[in-house]
Amino acid sequence: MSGVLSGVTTSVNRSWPIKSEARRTTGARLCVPLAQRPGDAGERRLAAPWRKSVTVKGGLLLTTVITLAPIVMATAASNHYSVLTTPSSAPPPHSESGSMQQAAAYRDAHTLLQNDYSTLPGGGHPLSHAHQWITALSHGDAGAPWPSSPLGEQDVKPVLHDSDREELQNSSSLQQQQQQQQQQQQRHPHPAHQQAHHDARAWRTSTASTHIPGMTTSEGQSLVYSQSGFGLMPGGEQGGMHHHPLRDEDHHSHSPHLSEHGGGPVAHQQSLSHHHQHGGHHDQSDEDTPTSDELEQFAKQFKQRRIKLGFTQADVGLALGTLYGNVFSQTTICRFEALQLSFKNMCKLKPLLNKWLEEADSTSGSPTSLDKIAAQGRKRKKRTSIEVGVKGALESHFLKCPKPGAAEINSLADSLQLEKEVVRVWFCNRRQKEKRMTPVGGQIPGGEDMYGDTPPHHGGQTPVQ
DNA sequence: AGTATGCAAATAAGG
DNA sequence: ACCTTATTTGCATAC
Repeated sequence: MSGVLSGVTTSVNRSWPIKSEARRTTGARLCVPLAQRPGDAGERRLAAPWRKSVTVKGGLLLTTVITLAPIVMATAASNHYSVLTTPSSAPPPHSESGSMQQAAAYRDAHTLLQNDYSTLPGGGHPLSHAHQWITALSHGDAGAPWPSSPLGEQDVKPVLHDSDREELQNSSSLQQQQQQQQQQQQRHPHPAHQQAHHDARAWRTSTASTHIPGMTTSEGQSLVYSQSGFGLMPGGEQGGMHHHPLRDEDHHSHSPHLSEHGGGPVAHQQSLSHHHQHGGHHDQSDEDTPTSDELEQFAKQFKQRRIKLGFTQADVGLALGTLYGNVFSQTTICRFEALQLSFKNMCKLKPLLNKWLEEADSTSGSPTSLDKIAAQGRKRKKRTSIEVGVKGALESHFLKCPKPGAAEINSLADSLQLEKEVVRVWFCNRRQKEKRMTPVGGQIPGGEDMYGDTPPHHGGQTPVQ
């Protein structure tokens, strides 16, 4: 066992809480219509699909055939083991220093962690490493699919509550700063590189209005940031949140409402958009979901600030982990900035990012932030990379039997040295994919319409490239 | 060296 | 306990 997990690379993730059973039902299942159509997991990614209209100009992109799938690579990840050892990786000092510097510091740490978010610098459990959850599976014990490892408990809890407050307080004052800064920013455009380009416009369309009507050009972009943008906090999300002492395990209280039961928001949301924003009042941002304009604004400003402060997207993602115990990838941050997440998802992340931003601004070495590096705890299991060969094996099994029973999954998992859960999920996803690729009634070119249990129909999911 | 993106793992929620 | 559908999120890699 210790050896190699042949086909996979999961990397370490020390303990993500996993609340398998957490399945509490919230009421309705929201479907976010526009955000994406059911079938395509993956590529909806136009900027803000949720924003009405929009010409999808994005079309051009993709199609790049990358599929050349290297046979070998599979996983670069495997090496992370070494990583954590790094002693020095200790939490960045952060005690002073200008933001920029901090940023750097952060990055450092980050680098180390890079492939392994969970690694804790400080006390790292030597072994905590990998296997943790890998091994876990063998277990079966506790009922929970993935036992909260020993450590689990400890880090699982994010912490931060107190600090949260502090931060909030500070932040308020900071806000002013921010604003000022922002204003400044307005003046110097900075190479806000991409800003413009990624079309976030997709949904913004109408919005143009949003920004300064008059100009709109490159960077000039209005930084009108309605205070809502940043300001939302006091009242809303974080402000009042209920911090229940950790008992709720995984919830970090943040963004609770929106996210979860969020069902509501999404739906209507889209309609919103038009709102003035510079008006000055927009209370709603605080409480309920922000309007799409606000999100747009926020994202834009967020990016600017981030850059100005010298942080990379990856830094931010990691930092969120330290603040909330929930790490996000560079990818996610990137998508947030580019407005490529669903509306609901945007709403969920906004408060977190907003908070990070405040912290970053305040920096001043307040321990609050970086400090919590130790608080890490991953909520989501690290993505397993299945090697090509293994994947092939799974594929062939799938062809024979798309819906294997538990026993079969077990043996398969066993032979492939994958976790059972991974195998199970793989099949689920594979089935989904199959459906997606199958046009409704028929079979598609290359597709097989294997299992007869085919779906009733489904509106028609477009294969979408 | 940071950012963008395709494909797909992992998760959430309702059976 | 596991399925399906919908959605979130990230690895791997291209840019």
